[in-house]
Amino acid sequence: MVSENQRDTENYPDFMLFFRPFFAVNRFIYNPAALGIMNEFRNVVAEALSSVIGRPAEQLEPLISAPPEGMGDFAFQCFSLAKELKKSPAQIAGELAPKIRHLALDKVVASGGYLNFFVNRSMMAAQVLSTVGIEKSSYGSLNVKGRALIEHTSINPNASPHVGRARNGIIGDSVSRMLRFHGYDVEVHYFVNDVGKQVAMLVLACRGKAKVSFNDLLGEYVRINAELEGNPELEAQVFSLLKQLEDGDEGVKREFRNVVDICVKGQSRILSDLGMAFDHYDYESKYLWDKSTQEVLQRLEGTGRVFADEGGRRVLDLKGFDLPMEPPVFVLTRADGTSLYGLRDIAYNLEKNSRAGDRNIVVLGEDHKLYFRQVSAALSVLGERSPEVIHYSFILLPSGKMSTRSGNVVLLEDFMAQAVEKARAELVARGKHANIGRLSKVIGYGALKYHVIRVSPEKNVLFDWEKALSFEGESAPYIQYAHARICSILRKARHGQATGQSSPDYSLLRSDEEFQLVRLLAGFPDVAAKALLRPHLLANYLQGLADCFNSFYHQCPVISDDAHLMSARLSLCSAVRQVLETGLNLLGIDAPEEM
RNA sequence: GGACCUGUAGCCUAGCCUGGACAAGGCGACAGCCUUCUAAGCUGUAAAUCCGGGGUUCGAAUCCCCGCAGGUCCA
Repeated sequence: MVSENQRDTENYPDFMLFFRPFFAVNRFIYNPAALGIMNEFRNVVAEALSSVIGRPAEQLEPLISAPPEGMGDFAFQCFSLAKELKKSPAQIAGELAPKIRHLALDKVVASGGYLNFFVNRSMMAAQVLSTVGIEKSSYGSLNVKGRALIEHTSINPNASPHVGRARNGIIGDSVSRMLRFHGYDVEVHYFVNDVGKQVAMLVLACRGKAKVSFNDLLGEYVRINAELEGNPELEAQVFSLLKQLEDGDEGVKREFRNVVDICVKGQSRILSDLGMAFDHYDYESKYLWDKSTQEVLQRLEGTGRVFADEGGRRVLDLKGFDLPMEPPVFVLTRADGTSLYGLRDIAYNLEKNSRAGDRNIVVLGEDHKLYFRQVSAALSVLGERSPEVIHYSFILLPSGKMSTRSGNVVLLEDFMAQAVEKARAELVARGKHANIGRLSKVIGYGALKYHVIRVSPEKNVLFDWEKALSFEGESAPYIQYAHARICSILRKARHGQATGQSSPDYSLLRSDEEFQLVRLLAGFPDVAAKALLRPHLLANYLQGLADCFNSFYHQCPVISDDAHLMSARLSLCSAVRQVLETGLNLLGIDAPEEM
């Protein structure tokens, strides 16, 4: 939806007034960035359709598509109208074509059941490029004014995170950035599961060790997991340790806090090196000792849906919630009345709800799908809102799924180090020496994040070192490279001559490559809006934009003696650069000016 | 036993929500392009029963049903 705040139109050049009727049709507030230029054509078509069908244009939302190469710039399909109008699609297209007239359209051609539009390229270029020029880094923003809360990553504090876990953070961090870009005040939360069995095991494993460092934890964790196999005594020790913790034994609390701190510090150091920032670390233990779980339990009891099962545990009846489990329930407490994870999580969700404004988002692995639906159902029993959830599937190794417990992992740290190392080697091979430390991180981390984020989250990823470290083709370095090339052109151009004359003559941008770029730039606001909770769409778009720029780069020299052409192409380059930078940043990837 | 997700050239992926004109990229393979703005690049060629089978539709990779395979969870 379009936000209420109206853009200041004074900065927009006069010719853009031509476009205003487009918007008037749809009663939208003039806001090209939010609407996407495609909407203009939608509205023109709607007007024409209206006269043929006899329904008001406002009710019509024709779908505009892209025709095959050379057939036109935009297209409208008349097939679905055939039944309603009792005419053949070709006939309808023939009737519609002459009715569609607009300054921004050079030509409308009926072709079979299709209507193909040839837009006035210079007018479209003018609008798109000047809009990007004016809006700069906010081009594409929905400009909502709102508050949002997102919880992501929330890795168990047991060891150095593996690449699979990182998928959560990479997606979550990108979504945080998108939220901020679109105008939300964002709070980023990280839930620390610091009172589970796994932490108890780790505490036990570290007992008696003189000094435990973050890097020792994985080894200790794997060791104790192995020892625990078929060792009921050790397992009993783990549970008694947990019991002591829950009873509030100060010494045990300190032990837990100690190990958890080492872990959280280590994890957040890695994540922050990757550029991920969190505003709040929320500890589960807080809900172990405070009264909130008791309050939640009371509220739930008040609904009459809580009963004691045969073991004496308090259980929430979720009948009627269409949960794929039989019977649909949610276990809240142990027999002794102490809270279980689920109850504490409900309490946590209530707290998040109280802080979240317009959006409340959580990123969870696919293993939490059913669990999340249980929590949602419980929240709905309480009349509370559930978060919007993004689920992602696991990253697999050729040897099976990653598991910290068994040590079958690729550590995020190792992936980071390898990526940086490779980037450094590439830079050295290219004779780059300035800023090489910073640049190899920008490129290496970019490649890492892009590799993970470009795949739709519901898909498993098979981790493969060679593919993960590819800096060619569909990769962040490819996109960064296009950006760096543009920067290089802009630098050279600035050097060569004074800028800042009258606005460029956009009619000089006539080639297909140039128009494709304009068209892609025009589509960015749509993509940015759709990608808010689906960042892989943006990753994909950027690849396409970089692709298109590279074709342009080889086809159309920018710096030349023709000052007018150069000026037009520079403004195109500058807009592409802006969108590449904005887009990469939204994925948590830096856009270097040279590489 | 039940539920959800995934299955697209040798390999990896986009498209599926909102059905439409020859299924789009990348890797790998092959053939070209650096005396012009960065070759992490560009151009071209070969390569696809869109997992299988039914159905809906003028039209299905896309929607529905039944299977198969992988992932996940529940019992």
